[in-house]
Amino acid sequence: MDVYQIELEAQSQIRSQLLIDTAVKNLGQTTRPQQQAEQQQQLDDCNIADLEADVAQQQLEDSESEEDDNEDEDIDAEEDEALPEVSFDANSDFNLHFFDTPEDSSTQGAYSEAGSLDSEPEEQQFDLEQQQLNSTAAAAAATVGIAQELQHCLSAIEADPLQLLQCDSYYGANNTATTAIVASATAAAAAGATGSVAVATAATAAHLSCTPLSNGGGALYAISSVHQFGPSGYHYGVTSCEGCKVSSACNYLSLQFNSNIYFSQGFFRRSIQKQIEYRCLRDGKCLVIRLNRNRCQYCRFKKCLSAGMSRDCKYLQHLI
Amino acid sequence: MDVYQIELEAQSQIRSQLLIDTAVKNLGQTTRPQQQAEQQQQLDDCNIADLEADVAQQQLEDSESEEDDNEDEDIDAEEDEALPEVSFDANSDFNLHFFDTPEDSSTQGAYSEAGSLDSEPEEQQFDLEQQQLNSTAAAAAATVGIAQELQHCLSAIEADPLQLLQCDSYYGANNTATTAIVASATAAAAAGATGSVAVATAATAAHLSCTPLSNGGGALYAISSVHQFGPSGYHYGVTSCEGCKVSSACNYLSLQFNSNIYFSQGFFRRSIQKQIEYRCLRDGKCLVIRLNRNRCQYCRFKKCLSAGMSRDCKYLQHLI
DNA sequence: CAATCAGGTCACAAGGTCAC
DNA sequence: GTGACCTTGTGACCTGATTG
Ligand SMILES: [Zn+2]
Ligand SMILES: [Zn+2]
Repeated sequence: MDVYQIELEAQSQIRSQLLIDTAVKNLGQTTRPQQQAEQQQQLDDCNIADLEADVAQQQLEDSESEEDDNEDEDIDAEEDEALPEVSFDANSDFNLHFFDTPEDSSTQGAYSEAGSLDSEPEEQQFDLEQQQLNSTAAAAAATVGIAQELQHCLSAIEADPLQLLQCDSYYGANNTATTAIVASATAAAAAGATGSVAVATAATAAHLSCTPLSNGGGALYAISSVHQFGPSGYHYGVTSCEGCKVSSACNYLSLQFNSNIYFSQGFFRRSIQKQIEYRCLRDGKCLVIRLNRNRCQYCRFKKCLSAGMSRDCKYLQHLI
Repeated sequence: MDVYQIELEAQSQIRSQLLIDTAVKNLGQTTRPQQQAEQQQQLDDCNIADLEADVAQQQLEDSESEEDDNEDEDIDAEEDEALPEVSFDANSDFNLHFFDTPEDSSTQGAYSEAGSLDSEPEEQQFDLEQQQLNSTAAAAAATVGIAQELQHCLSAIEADPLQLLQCDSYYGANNTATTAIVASATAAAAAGATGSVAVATAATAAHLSCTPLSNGGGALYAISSVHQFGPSGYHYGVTSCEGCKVSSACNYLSLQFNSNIYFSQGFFRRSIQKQIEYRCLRDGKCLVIRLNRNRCQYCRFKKCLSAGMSRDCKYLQHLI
């Protein structure tokens, strides 16, 4: 019980942090917010799209879709015919045919091969993005205020809270100033894990630089308060400082495969290298969080994909 | 039972921390507090809601969402309908329903399965989210202030608390204040198994280094007071020195499943894999020590849980 | 050259196996 | 059913290729 509650609390904090950050950004900058807004919108759009589709049929799916979603949706898609844009339906049987095995005709859509795997997810993303763009455009047309951004943020968060987690807010945390508040809460609860774990608040202008945790697992790293730049917004799908973004955020944060959240390079690398097909023993909707990331490989890999992990992401972060 | 108490304590502490943090923020900022307050409220609400809901039907479900306890509670939920605030009473029959068995319709809410556990909460969350969305939308229309953001955040959090889970608070825990209680509880329970086995209390500055017991069974290890560094807090579910934590505590302590105390991997693994329900032939208060560890499975498993053993502890403590 | 990241390596732990 | 042993997967660390 404790764990969950704690986690919940932590999550709530994180979310609040995100919101705060967004609000602050909006207040502070008009231009920057756009980026964030866009990103958020994308997130939101994705979420919204998912939600709508889900609402049409099953909202549960939506929730899944929010997180990591594509795969989950895929699964759902099978049963339902209403699934809109998402192409993932193939995996209805909850088998991830990341790579098409000849025999699996049903899953062909999903992943034909390791290589294809990369490409397909991207395609999906594109679709989502387009949708997002449309929705965002509409939203923009309607109103282009902070409110929207916030809403986007919220929806995004709601959609897939984990995705928003960033090194900073999530792992980050050595900042004395920022950490102070969060740290106390987190520290109280978490205390010892890393000791430095904390969530930076946007309010504190100090931004967190990223330094790897010596004993951290996988690609998990913590952020120490080195740089004093303010958070620059969303970069590569995560909220990070400009410095980190520019100066090899991927490196410092170990954002290999374009994700630093509960996804280790090892797992994703092995998955795509060996073209391993995972199977979910349950419904393919396992909640994948850091704590239980090793319980279901299928769902974990799905989450990785939904998070945008791709073997082709190298050097692409800059371009975003 | 120990587990529960400990957890409760931890939770209470965490909550207090949150409250404090909130208060601090409020003092410092007027806007920020709202979020936290909301978040906290959410958290509180969740707990309260859980309790109430449980009381109304089965408290177990709620409790489970909180943590591992879920299972225990689930069991209880079945028979009892009167569980008051403490959801733990359920164990009166001394059956540990750590995992929902399909046949238990009453506990369905909790965990349909180890895996399902994750997914189901999400569904609930989704419903909440929808509600939230509605509420949020209305709120947005009404006003587009920070308040809204906060509300959104809150709703989001409410929607899927589990998604946001973090593990810091749980394993973390170097806090002297917090550990004090927990440590004492654990120590009391664990006590003498190996003679050298002990739980460092925050009060005692001396920290315990970890050395394997030559004659220990399975993964049983004891902690000997070798290092004189202060206790760094809870690591892997037990109070250990920083050195042990850092230098592959899992290795040295054979802390498989997050416990080095009279718990073999085999027993705990089987218990969680097969979701075995144990029953105590006595009062559920059997003294479990190394020597007689096989006398009562129920009490042994309970002790394992109380010691913080978890299927997800590997490599995870650092990550928080 | 510096910065970055894909990929290899291997200690370590989760989980299976089977004599007892 | 237990737990010692073994296999398999994980991820922290390292190396080298690639980019600018
Ligand atoms: Zn799964
Ligand atoms: Zn007993």
